[in-house]
Amino acid sequence: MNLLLSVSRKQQKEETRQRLMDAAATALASGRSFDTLSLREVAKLAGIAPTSFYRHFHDMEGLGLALIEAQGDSLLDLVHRVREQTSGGTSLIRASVETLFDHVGEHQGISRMIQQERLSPESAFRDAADKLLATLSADLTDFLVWDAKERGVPFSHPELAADLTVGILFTTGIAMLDTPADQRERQVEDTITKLRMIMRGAEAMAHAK
Amino acid sequence: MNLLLSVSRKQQKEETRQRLMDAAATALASGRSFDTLSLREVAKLAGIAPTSFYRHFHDMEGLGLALIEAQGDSLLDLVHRVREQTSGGTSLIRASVETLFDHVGEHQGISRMIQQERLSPESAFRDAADKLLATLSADLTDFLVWDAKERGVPFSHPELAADLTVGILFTTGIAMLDTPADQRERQVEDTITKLRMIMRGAEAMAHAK
DNA sequence: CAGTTGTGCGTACATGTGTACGCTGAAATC
DNA sequence: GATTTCAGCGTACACATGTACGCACAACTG
Repeated sequence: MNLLLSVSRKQQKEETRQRLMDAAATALASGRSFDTLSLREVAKLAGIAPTSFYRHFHDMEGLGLALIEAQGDSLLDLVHRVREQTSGGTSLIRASVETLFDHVGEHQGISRMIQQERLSPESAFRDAADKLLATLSADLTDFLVWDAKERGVPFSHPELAADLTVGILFTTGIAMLDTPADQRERQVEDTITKLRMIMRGAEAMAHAK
Repeated sequence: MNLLLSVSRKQQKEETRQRLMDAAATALASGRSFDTLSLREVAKLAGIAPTSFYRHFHDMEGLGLALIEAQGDSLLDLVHRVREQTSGGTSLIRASVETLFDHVGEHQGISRMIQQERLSPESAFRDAADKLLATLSADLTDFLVWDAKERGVPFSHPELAADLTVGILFTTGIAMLDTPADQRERQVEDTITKLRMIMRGAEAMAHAK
């Protein structure tokens, strides 16, 4: 088996698979909800015959799960990069808000889908979306604990504060996509204030038990 | 025009209209998202012919808007009733959480729909849902301001605190619908802690500007 | 009581859906 | 070079969908 040459076919397949995912993402970005996307429609957008879809995914559900998973990877990366390139205390909040809002803007469709599916009843999508956000939240919890210790400040219920933060960031990030530009700055500032409020609260609760 | 006798026909029509709305609500409650509901399906559930649907709504969108509006009315009522029958300070948080969670539980379908539509791009649904939550939030803002003055406690950014509160209540209320019973109590307590955290933060921010 | 109004129905049609089946042709393997 | 593998296609079918059209027949009106 020649690995170098065998690439070509697998590569081609990978490309079509990616085209399917891109097609779905595009449709989602234009405001459609995932479960109104039809297999035929996505296939047409990707430039393949409807029946060829099955060579890549067993289902539309399969496609959806692939989308969520891909988004998860890209998100964890992003979050870590923000942490590294930002130093001390409060400016981190601002940096996180702005970076995450950008990211949501560039992946409107999938971001929206993930948030919407999180509200759906028990389903594979719901589970995948929950898991994604839980990962981010756990990651942020660790950071909050570390940061509080670093600054010598007591901090109560870091998991809950992290949970709130992640939820707010995504929800408002998505809501902001259709906000007229002249109101955005205000909305960003409000979001930052909200996050500060939470952090302050967590510290206050630690002081006076 | 005889008002007394003319009731019968209007009444009948009102009943069918209500049956349509109930049918949609039932379908939504079983986990379907609104835009996967078909006109035919809803009509069948309501026990009328597909074409008769048009006698009551111009569209599925019309039905959806009616659902959201109806929910808005019932919600404002509920919130006010909670306030009246609850006295002083902290217990109000607990009462609000529990009552609203109950309400969401009894109106799963529409509650879910409203939250999901709030994330959709500009549309009639989105607008209606936003407006509903904004009303609740404004109402809660007034109360927070009044309550803070009452207790002689300074309170920073009450609108933002109200916004956070409303968002959290609905989001977790819906997420909790599919939570196994043995984890619910925990989740309720967590939600209460989150809300306390926010209130504490708002107070802390007012103290040290 | 004659006339109007309007809810509800059945039929019909064009269009979109998921997917089973079998073929093709080029890439991969031996 | 002969053989196998497999991504992609076209055809076909049994549905579901929105909605136009016109009729029925009870409730309402004057």
